[in-house]
Amino acid sequence: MLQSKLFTKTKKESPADEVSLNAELLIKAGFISKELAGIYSYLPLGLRVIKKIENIIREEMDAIGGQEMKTSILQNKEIWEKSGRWSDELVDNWFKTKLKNGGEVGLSWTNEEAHANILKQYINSYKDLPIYTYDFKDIFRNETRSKSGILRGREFYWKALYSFSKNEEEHNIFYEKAKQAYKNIFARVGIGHLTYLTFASGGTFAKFSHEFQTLTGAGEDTIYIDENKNIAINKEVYIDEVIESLELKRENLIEKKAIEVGNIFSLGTKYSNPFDLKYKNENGEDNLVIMGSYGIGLGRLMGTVVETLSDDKGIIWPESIAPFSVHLLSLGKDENVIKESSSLYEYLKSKNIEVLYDDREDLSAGEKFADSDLIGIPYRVVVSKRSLDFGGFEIKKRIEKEGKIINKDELLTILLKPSH
RNA sequence: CGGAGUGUAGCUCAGCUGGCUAGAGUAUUUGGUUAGGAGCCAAAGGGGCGGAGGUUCAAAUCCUUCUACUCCGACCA
Repeated sequence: MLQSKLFTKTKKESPADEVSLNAELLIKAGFISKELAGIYSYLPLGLRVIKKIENIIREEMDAIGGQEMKTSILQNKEIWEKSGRWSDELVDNWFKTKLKNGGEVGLSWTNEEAHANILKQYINSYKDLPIYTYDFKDIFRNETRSKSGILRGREFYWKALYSFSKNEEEHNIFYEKAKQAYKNIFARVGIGHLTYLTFASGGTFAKFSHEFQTLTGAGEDTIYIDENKNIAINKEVYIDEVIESLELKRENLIEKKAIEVGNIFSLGTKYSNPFDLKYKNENGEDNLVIMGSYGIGLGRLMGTVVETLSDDKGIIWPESIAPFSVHLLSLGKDENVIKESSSLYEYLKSKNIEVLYDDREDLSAGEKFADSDLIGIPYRVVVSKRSLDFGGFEIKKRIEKEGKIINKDELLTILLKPSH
């Protein structure tokens, strides 16, 4: 894409009403726009990142048998009354609104009811199970106080998968697969090294739930990590009994701040019971379906990447989720420079390399460099009189300090290599 | 929800013990210059001070109220 046509511009000043690093950088670089506290719009650059993340999650969910669908945002009150979660006394973060004919609807704040209610129409026999359904969806929570930029929003985009299994054994097998899929996701978006499988309270039906906690000072959770075993315990269950049951030792656990980027949860019959979600087994007997839930907030994940991987000049996107792979900068008005950079741009485009081409005229080199660092695209290629005089193109990774000038063949070898 | 603070130009802010035509930087437009880290020179356009009400000869400056945002805490995950 031509940067001269990109309607967003970088800002020099930090927004006054943001303190969190993720929101500050994402707004300055033109990825998101703030509407209200905890409510952000995604601009072209930001949406590209969200879509990359979405595709990674989709691949991992499909790989373990997930079936994608899209449940409605406006939710039927009666369904939530069945599960007992309509009442404002019990759930204080509902957004609710009225229908013209007097009925009342709520805006989805979670998805168990929607999935369970749909699946009730289709689950009859043991032959129908297991089923794994998921969707990407905008979720609404009427938080009394939003904070931390896109880490905790009133409106956010998430993926939720629900598993419907015949029994505990079948559930547990899938649960472990989901755990691995989640590890894959966080590794692929570039924060695997900072993300710990964390034991948290499990509710009625399981001893633990599992959170994926990414270490960052911007996090709201306190966890205790064992760096050798690569697992952690959430403060909420940090007691001797739990530590011992996980065969950990208190002296090996380090207290850290972290943000919960995903969680997986065994639900047992908590929702199949109120929805009377049953199947007939081989003997014709009714059994309740065993459920599990598996969630990831995409905006939060994007914000976490920014929080953990940026530097003082801007964002550093991992290649897997960067809005573009290559940031091509042409410096100066020299005809030959413009010709070389434009032809390189066209060539890379023809090879399906995602390039942001800074073709803007009248901008100083310094401005282009500063913009490039702020936006954080993994590879920066500079075409200038100087680079051409020295034999070609300068290439520099965003994570590197110094670039090097190489010829076109060498450049293409680097840029056209398969990214995985 | 409790406590504290802040809303003035697209953005970041100054002005606020009331008083000339409301300012700066930045961004934008125009002209020139420069060309490897947000460069330099000059000019122009742009707001009536979050909304409503009030006090006053006079309100961005004082009062009331509403609203939005930020921070701390509670809540949530």
